[in-house]
Amino acid sequence: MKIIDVLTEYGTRSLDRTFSYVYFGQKRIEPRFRVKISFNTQLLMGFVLSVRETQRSVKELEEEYGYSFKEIKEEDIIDEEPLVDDNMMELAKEVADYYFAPFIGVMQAMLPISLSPKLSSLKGPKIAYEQWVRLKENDEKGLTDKQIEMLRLIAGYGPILKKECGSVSILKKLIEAGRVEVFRKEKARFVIKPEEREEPHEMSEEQQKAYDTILNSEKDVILLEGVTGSGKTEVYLRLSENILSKGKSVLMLVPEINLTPVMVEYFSRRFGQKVAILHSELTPAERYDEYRRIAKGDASIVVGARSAIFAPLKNIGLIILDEEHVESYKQDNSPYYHAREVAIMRGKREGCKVLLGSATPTLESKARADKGVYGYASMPHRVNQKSLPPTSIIDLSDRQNLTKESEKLSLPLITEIRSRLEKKEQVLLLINRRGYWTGIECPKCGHIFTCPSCGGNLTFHQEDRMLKCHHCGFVEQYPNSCPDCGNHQLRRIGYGTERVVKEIEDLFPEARVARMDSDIGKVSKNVEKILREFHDGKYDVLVGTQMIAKGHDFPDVTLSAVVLADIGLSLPTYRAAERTFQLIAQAVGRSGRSKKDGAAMIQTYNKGHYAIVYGAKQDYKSFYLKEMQQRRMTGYPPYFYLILLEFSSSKEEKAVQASLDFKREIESLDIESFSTLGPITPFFSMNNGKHKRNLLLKFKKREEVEKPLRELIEKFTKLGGIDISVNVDPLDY
DNA sequence: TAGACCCAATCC
DNA sequence: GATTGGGTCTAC
Repeated sequence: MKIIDVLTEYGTRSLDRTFSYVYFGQKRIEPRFRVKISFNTQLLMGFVLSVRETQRSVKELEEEYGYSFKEIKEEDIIDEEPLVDDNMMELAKEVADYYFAPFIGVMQAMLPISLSPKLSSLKGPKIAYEQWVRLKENDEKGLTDKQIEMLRLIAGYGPILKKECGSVSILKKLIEAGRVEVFRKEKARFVIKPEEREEPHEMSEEQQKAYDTILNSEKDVILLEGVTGSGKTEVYLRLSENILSKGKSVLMLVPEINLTPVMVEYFSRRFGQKVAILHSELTPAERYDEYRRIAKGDASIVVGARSAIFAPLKNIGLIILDEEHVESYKQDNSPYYHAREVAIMRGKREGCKVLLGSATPTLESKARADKGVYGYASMPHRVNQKSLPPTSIIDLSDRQNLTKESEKLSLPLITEIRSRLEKKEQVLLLINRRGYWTGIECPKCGHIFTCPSCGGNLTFHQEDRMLKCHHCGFVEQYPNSCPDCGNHQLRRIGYGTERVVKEIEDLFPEARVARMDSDIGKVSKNVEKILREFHDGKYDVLVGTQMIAKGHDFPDVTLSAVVLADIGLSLPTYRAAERTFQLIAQAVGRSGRSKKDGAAMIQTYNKGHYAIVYGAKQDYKSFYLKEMQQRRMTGYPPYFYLILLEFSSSKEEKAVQASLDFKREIESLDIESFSTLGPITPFFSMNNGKHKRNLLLKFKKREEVEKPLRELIEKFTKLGGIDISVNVDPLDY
């Protein structure tokens, strides 16, 4: 008899421990298998952590342990092979520890849904098989002409699909005659279109130098700082080549694949079928197939978004994170992992280097490179030797810059757009907000249209005349009048992409305008289509959110502008300045990439803000120094670590009380350089019936916080009626 | 006195 | 995370 210790599929703190079952069967059962378990009164998926052989009877065991054992039957065993290998198991453990997350939750985040340890995985796609026919004996003696025809077909083309053979009865005869046989083969649902193979480009001196520095570095993690257009991709490709030639594999992470199809294209052109792709746009079946292909060792390069850091790739020689500063690398629900940190953990386990690439590195990474914790390579020049375009800052608070023509677009910007359009060049306008008006209120009674489910502001979308909540997805019809007082004259505040498009259409009726934001991006084909059409010159102006600022190369764009740079600055997060700087830097980097000279413009009400001043100058170094100073003064990363605790309860008093008690208790421990901020009532203070309070922990020494924090979380969770969610290294606040 | 509602305990 | 069972409240 065996004792089976399992975790349940529930990723909650109180259940982050094993439960034991007994097993009498013969069928193989091992750690890391999924098994169906009866848990309390329900049927759940369990994940086996250990299997213990015992000579004793159930009765003896129950007496010793003081609880009864339920049985796992042979038919409850789901897997025939462990879901993950030892390495991945330990990585999951490390991630769970670092992020204070339940282990099973990490496991579920690592695996595609059909392999995830939860009951619903059984409804996910299975391995798809196809019937193939192959030659057994190439002997035409005694066969009819029809049969010979088929035999020759099979002999000539090697194994072919059964359904392509033709007549089923003839095939049957051939099988009976022992000439051919049928076999099953896993069907791949996802096929990367065979791109034209492309040979490596000559590297510039600068690229070569960066390449050598990275390969020869003794550090485990290396930061590659390269301005937009400096040719980081070619360096990635060359490094990958080098790693592959040593018989190792490469894990390449990109922010979001649908925004960076270019990177995928480059890799599949250079490396063909060795490339596997993992991203959110794949169907569950496709994702599963790619996952299996990687696990079987059929791919030696994986290109993928955040969760691809858990790809079952073996023998990794290099992990690359392109655009390491992009915030989508951080998962925004539990477990709140950051792919960069996981990459570093995994790199250490695999004994391989981790390369972080960016034009505007996060302060965290840059600071570590400065201190010599990370290696460092830089590419400060564009490949085409063109300098970055001249950039002007336009002060929106100066009324002289605004005319009756437009309230959103300044006179200098309009003039510049006009001149670009006359020259048949393209214009890129960035506004980091979707929708038409970003707020509606009643001037008579002061009613503000807010989201009933989360309290956020509702944005008006002209396209479908709906009010939408950008936080939780709530949608309602635009009412035309105030629900409180019936007033019809509603005041519209703020504006987004849709409104800017309208403005351009009014000012330049002859211009062809396209819009690109995540409303349009909901249909992923649209993204690719619009970007391609813009690239091919089917539009003159592209208005969009940050989505359009990443990674694309539009050779005919000679003017790029940030319509309102202040949006990011007003966000309540310590990263506001950094985000604004990045946005501006990206915008400027989009302009004048080919032969024609480009220009960039930044419209703002804060013309003196350092993020805007340095952003316009593309002066990363100065921005970095200034922002580091700010962070040190205000006590934020990279000088301090942050952990955000969210207390939620159906009872508001409980959430308040727990957060206050927690603050008092953890502060009473007198940990060195430790402070708490809060409890704060978050902006979205209620979500599906739960009241929330946040507590931010700031500290310098992780080692000293870890243990007491863990104990306190456990203690408070046991109290009941309260749920604590832990976000380590949050990007907001 | 049945039914509604709430809360804490339990899960092997 | 979901269910349960016991306690208290409530309406007739």
